[in-house]
Amino acid sequence: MIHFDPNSVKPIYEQIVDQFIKLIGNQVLKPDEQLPSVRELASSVRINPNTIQRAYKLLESRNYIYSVPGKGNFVSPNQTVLSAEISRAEKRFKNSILELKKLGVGNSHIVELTHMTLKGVENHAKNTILE
Amino acid sequence: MIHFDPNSVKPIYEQIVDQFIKLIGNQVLKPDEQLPSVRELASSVRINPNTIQRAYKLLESRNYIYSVPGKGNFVSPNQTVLSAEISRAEKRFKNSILELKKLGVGNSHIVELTHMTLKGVENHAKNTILE
DNA sequence: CCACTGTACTATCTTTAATAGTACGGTTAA
DNA sequence: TTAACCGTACTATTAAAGATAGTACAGTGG
Repeated sequence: MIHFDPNSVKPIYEQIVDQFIKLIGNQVLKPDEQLPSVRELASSVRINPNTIQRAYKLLESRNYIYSVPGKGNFVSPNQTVLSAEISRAEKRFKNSILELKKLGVGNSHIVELTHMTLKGVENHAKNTILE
Repeated sequence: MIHFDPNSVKPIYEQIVDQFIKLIGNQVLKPDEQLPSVRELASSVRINPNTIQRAYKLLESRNYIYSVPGKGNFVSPNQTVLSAEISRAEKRFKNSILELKKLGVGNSHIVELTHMTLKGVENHAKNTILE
């Protein structure tokens, strides 16, 4: 189920995180389903439990899973996962707008740029500096 | 003119980069003006020339300055600096839109979010500037 | 109580980042 | 051409951060 490449440039715990994110995203792991325990998964892939724990901790901090001490780790409700991702993405989006404004890019250009990007238009070779 | 704190968490070359960005942004250093040479600045702040070179290299990669081997480092033309910054910001902006789309956020919501954010900026400005 | 669960803390090892030292190549003017 | 500037490339050393492991402690439920 879970595997990793010890020779990868990517740290093991990240490889594990990536796989769980996919499994959760594809609903292979369903909301409130229990994940393998830290030790169980650790021994099945022959790695230190702490590395698994680190992966789980990261997944929890991103709201993919929630943990109940003494019981186990569980997949978060669907809405939780999505809304957490979206709110992070929205925050980045807002920040990028503020950045543009700070650089003197006019509102109309920002709106235009938004529409172009949504349409998938790549060529926007217009004057970006003047409003 | 240039200074740094060796005990800062921020690496020295970054501290130097930050200062030059400000000086260039404020037009204290004007387009095509020559920067102190790597060795000159290094000895004046008592640091290794290579650290200064690294700062200059970074400034060059971001188009704040351009270098002419054998001659020196010079402030880039104004438009170059601005447009480079803007194009980087635009790229981040576009990526953040694509991220939102990937998460299933609808176009109309993205447009709305854009307007809200732009509005928020204006409101803030109006509150701080007496009108 | 026992066998599970997660968690916190520290230690070690590896990798990366930051800085320094040295040597090389271009430019300019005498 | 030579001397005194300039940037640049390369390698070595040191400092900091990151990844993993080992061990011990705490909650849960039969």
